[in-house]
Formats: sequence, structure tokens, C-alpha cells
Amino acid sequence: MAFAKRYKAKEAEPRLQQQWAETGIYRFNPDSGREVYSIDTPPPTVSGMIHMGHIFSYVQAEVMARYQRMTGKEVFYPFCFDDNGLPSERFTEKVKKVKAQDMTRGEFVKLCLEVAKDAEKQFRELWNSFGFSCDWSLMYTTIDPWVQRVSQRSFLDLVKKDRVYRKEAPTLWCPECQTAVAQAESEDKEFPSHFHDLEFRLADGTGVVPIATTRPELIPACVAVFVHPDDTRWKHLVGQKVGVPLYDREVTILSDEKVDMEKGSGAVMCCTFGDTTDIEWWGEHNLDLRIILDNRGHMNDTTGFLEGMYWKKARRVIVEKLDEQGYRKGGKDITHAVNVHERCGTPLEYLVNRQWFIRILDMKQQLLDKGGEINWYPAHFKVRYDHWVENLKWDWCISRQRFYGVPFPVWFCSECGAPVFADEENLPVDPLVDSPGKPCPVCGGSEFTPESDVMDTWATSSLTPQINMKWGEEDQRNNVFPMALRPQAHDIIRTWAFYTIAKALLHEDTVPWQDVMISGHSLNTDRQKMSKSKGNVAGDPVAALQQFSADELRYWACSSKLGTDVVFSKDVLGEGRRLVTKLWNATRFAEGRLEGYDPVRKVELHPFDRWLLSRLSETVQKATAGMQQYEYSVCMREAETFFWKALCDNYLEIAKGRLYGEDPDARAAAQYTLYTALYGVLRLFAPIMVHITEELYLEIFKPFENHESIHIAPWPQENFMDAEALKLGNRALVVIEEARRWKSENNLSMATPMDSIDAPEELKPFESDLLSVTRAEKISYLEGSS
RNA sequence: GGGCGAAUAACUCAGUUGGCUAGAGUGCCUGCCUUACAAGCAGGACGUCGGGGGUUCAAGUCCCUCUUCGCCCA
Repeated sequence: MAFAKRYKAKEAEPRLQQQWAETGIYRFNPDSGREVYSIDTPPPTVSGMIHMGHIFSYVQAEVMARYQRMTGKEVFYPFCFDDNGLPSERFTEKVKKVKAQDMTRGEFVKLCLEVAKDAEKQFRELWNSFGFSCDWSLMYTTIDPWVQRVSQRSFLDLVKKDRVYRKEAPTLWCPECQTAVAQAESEDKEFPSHFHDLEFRLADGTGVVPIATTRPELIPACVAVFVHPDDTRWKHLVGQKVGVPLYDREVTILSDEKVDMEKGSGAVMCCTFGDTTDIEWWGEHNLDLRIILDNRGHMNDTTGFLEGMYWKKARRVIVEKLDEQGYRKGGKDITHAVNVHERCGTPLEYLVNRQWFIRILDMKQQLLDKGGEINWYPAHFKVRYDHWVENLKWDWCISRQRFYGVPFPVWFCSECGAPVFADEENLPVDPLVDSPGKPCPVCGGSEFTPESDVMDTWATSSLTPQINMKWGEEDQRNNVFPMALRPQAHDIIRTWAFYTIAKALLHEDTVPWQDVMISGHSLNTDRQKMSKSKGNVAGDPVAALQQFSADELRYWACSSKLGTDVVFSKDVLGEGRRLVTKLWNATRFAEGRLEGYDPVRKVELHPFDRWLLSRLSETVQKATAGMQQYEYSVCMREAETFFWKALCDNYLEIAKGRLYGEDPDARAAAQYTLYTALYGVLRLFAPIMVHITEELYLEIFKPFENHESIHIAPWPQENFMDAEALKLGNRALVVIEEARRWKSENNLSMATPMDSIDAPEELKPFESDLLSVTRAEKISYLEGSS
């Protein structure tokens, strides 16, 4: 079969993808008897924001799936979507131009499912066009009924283990989304603000205490004033009463070491609640609770003249009033960091609400131990996990006052208020629709109020290992858990990795996976984190696929060390293109020269053959060691160096004489070597350059190897090593190099004949190949070894 | 303010437990149509390894410090 002059990726890639889908070579077979390598694929959030950063990290994980498959493991590689929770709600609201509040929960959920379905279809097509080898028959979404069942089962299991509690607690709250949010969902954003200098007057009329604050609207929630115990300016006032400006109340001056003496006047008001310090003081000093904000961030009826105002307006109004009555003594403009909701950017408040929590604060040590049992690649990312666990301040709040999510399987007895939990055999349940089907276990009551909160999406996505094993389902998969690998990016170590480790600890008292591989981000050329909103090709995978082939983009994604952020570079993509072309051309050449190749013929290898095969083994050894550490770039670099320099630039030129020559033994030896080296290196490239290697395999190697695809061919072994030939071969290359330099310096073609070349005597066994590659008439041997 | 990481050629990146003259590809320069490939080949030039200090026979590598950038947190 004749090779085309050029490789057409645009034609070949979809054709091969189609072929893989039809032959099902990536299908998981639980009964194969092979060792299972299970991958806890990250379910991407269905929110319309897919960019090259996703491709970047998913390719890196996908490469490992392919490597493991070639080493003979039974690879469990599902694909999945995280399609519920706040991001999906917001996406649906945007796409459908609706507000969830304006319709019933049922109607809204229906819309969400519709939107998700469309987005998932696009996702799936995109994934296929990058040549991903996941098994689509293992697909799940986090809103699938059976996944909801697993999620509710997890909740009930934690109830049984006494790990769940519901209590009123100061909780981070988003007034815009009107829901509690987890610590992990908040981030800091710089805002311009104003530092107001206020004056609190001592109750006995003997003086004033200056207090600086950025949040004067919280004055009605003031429950104490704190000073530092060592602060000589104020410590004599500890225990005295001060009047709360504008409100006819008095609070006590207390001392606490958490006060920052350098900030403002050194005296600070404590309000319920402005920040986490307020919450700590409130608890430690047994202070009053004054709730002044409602769920939408408006002032309530305890605030008098501020009632009904949004906090921003309340701030303006109260400042005016403070000025009027002489309580404000100036201030200054500042910029400070405000805790905002990462999904919408709205400043968060601390509100007191009834929320469901999972108790984890008492398990820090176990969480650290489990983190230590996991292999982190690269290793330094484990520290981020450790520090996150060490600094946990709250139990895990899992309830959200939203619409589209996995419901809590809970009702409350209308008689006695006791929570009534669903029976496991009825899962999944939606308490808004279903009833418990049993009387209240406490009082026997038969009227119930459903729990209308839904679980945060992390409560479900933290169960991906259990979902993959179909935990508690009739068709539970017992050989995929704990999973072999969790691939993910470094920005969600504190969330996804952490929560998943916590759930496996709570449910199974084990690690969820043996290995974690942490990817970096892809960056724009200005080294900014890339996002599709910037609208450049670097951010948009669909646009990128128009310009570059999947293999080229995969090459780029694998071009640097695991865990580092990488610039989307046209140069690197160009290198990928060069490599694809070179692979094509070299194999095209090989096809011609391998005519009549007989794989069972015994051959007498020449020294340069032994050199190349030893170099191949060296390469395989290094590439494999890299892959074992999830360093795909090492594999690629080694393969590339071997292929380009050893095989193409040198061996092919050296062996041409024999490959075109008349001596059948010499030719057969070169054919064997060429075949072995090319097939070997092609397999090293296969996990990364998935299309070109398959195309070439099918053309040249499949007739001899009988594997349906290179992607289920065995990973190459280091099975040939001749240290002497390796050493001498490298010296012989120096001789060739000298000849080439001489020709180059004299502006001569490499085909120019030479009278004679010099070589050390020990290279005599290389004579015929040396003469052939240098076009020399003879070799003058020098005494001794050089 | 704290944690983690990064800073190496014009660009994108390697550089292992400290150990030869610090590497690769791109780009640049000079040649070469050589029976796979000019989308190629051969050869060449290009470095204050972010700055400063220290340890050592020896530092891109280890320690301290400063600067800039990124991510995460307070």
C-alpha cells in the first residue's frame, strides 16, 4: 500500500476516532482478570466555560490512561459531568434568560436538565475530537437518579455515624444567591472603602473611645468593644460601659489579645457578625446575638431608622446621621480585601441560619494521615492539602438554599419538629414530592414539612470514587475502589481533593485513591490564566482545533513537567506539527525499505544495529520511569530525542547502504533493527500522539503484530543492551560528525565522496557502515582508543 | 500578612543525590536538492542561570535575604 506524500490530520483524526468508537478498544471489561487501573475523572462543571485549560489537564490524565492500558492493565476510565448546583443554575438562567425564583422548582429543574443535555453533547463531541479514550458507557452525571441515590445514601450513612448535625450557626451567606456558601467557595477581592473614625462615648460621661470601622452600618449589631490587654492607652477602661452611637444601648469594653493595636485607634467594635473574629469573640465571651440583616442583605426591624435598606444604602444613611450627631470625626479612603462569593463576586455576610453540617473539625489528624497515605504527584502539592486541613475553622456546611441539586432525604415532623430520615430502600427521594412513608419515630406524628434545602454540589462530587464503584447499588463494582488515580488541577485541592478524602475517611476509613496527579494551568502569552472570555484562540478549544490538529494540541499539553503552568505557545504547537510530519516521513521511508521483511528470520546484527537497539532500551527505560511518576513530558522528550537524532538523523543514514544494498543478510539485520526501533518508539509516542501513531501502526506494523490498535499493543520493554556497542557506536558517531563538519565547512553536499577518513582502530567493526554513511573510499585507523 | 511554586539563550522549556566547557527545540547566521522528509539536512553564533550574601575543593542545584510574577489562604 502506497503512502501518501503528506499526512492529512484533518481527514485521519475523525476517521480513527470513529474506528475506535466502533471497535470499543477502550471499553472497561471487569472480567478480564487483569489488574484494574481506575481513574477518578473530574466531572467538569456544565456551565458553558470550557477552555484550553480543561484540555490541558484532561489530556495529561488521558495520556496516563493510555500508558496504563498499554502496560496491560484493565483501565477504568469513565467520563462524567457535574451538572447541578449553583454554577449550573446560573448557566441555565443565563442561557434561558430566566430567574429560578420566578417558577416552580420542578419547572426550573426541567430547564436545567435541558440546558445540561445540550452542553454535554458539545462536551462529548469535543472530547472525542481530542481522541480521548474514556469509556462512554461508564458515563454519569451528578444529577442522575442513581447518583442522587448514592449521594443521599452518603448523607444517611453520616447521620447513622453521628457525623451530621443541623444547627443555627453563623454561616457565610451570599445575599445575591441567597444561600449559605462554604469556606471554600469564598475568595478575596479588593474594594475601595472608607475607614470611618467614630467616637463612642463612655457611659459615665468621663470621656470617649475612638473606634475606626469600615462598616458603620453594623453599629446596631454592636455587642461589645474590644481593646488589647497590653494597650496602655485603653486598658484602664476595660470593664466600663460605652454607649452605642445612635442607639440607646450600652455595651461593655472587654480585652482580648486578638485586637490589633496598630490598626485604627486600637479599640474595635464587635458586631454580630462582621468577620470571623466577631464570631470567635461572640462565642468565647458569651456575647449577645443581634441579628440586623435579612437573607437579602437588607436591614431588619431591629435597626430602627435603617429598616428595609440594603446595607449599602444603610451605610450612607448612618454615616450622615453620625455626622449630624457628631459621632464621626473623619476618616480616610482605603482599599481592602473583602470576602466575596466566588460565583458571583458579591460580598459575603455572616448570617445565622439553620444549616446542615458534617462534623470534620475533630478529624484533622485522620485527614492528615490519609493525605499522607496518598502519593502526590508532584509531591510538593501535598503541603497545600496539609495546610488547608490544619487551618480548617468550620465544620463542613453542606446545605444550600437553592433549587437545583440533590435534595436532603429529610422531613420534619409537624408535631414535634424531629427530623425524619428517608429509608434507604426508597432512595432517591425528593421530600417536596415524596413522603416518608412512615410515622414520626419520635412522636408518631403523620404530618411532615419537607426539607427544602438542597445539598451543595461538593457534597455529591466528593463522592466520585463511590459513584464510580456504584456504592451500595445492586451492580456495585468491587474492583475499582479505592481508585488508582485522581487527576485534577491545583486550584481545587482544598475543595475537591479535600472533600473526597474526607468522604472516603468517613465512609470507608480508607483513602479514595492511591495516587493524585495535579495539573497546572494553561496561560496566555502574557502569562495570565487563560479564560474563554478573553476570546482568543488560546482560550477556545474549538477554535484551536480549526488551526491545529488534536495531536499537535496534545503535544503542547504534554510539553512540560506535571503541575507547572504552561504558556499556550504557537512555537510548541509548531514543534508538534514538525514531529507529526517527521513520523510520517520516516515511516513512509521505512515502509519501502521493509519490503520483504521477515520477522522470523534469524539475523546477524551489525554493531550499529546493536548500538541503536541499546539506545532504544535506554530510551524505553527513561520514558517508562517518567511515566511511572506521571511525567509524560519525560517520556515524550526521550522518545523525541531517540527518534529524531538516533533513528532519523543517524541510523537511517547509516543503514541506507544496507537497506538499499544487495547483501540479503546485511539488509535483513538493518530491516530487523529499523522495524524494532520504529515500532518501539512509535509506541512510546502513542499515548500522546494518538492519531498519527495509530495511522502508522495500522499501515506498517499491524500485519506483523496482530493487535487491533497500537493503543492496546504492549508497552515497549528494555530487552536489548550491549554496553560495548553503545559506547563504540557513540564514538563512531563522532567520526561521522567530523566528516559532516568537514563537508559543511567546505560548502559541500553530504553526498560528496571522500578519499579517506580517520577513525580509532576499535571502530573497525563499524567499517562498512562508516564508509557508506560518509561516502569515504577508505578508513585510516589510528592507534589505540581515542 | 502567611503557605506553595516560578524566574535559566530573543521565545518556549529541560537540567536527577551539588561534580566535566549549563542543554534542547524554535528563531537567527552560513551552507547543502543527500535514492523518507527543503514542513528537510549539516554546521555556527547567542547565557551576569532574577539581584545580593553565605556554606563548599566545587553551587543553576544547598542556606539566608531582597525583587518580580502566579496560585491558594488570612
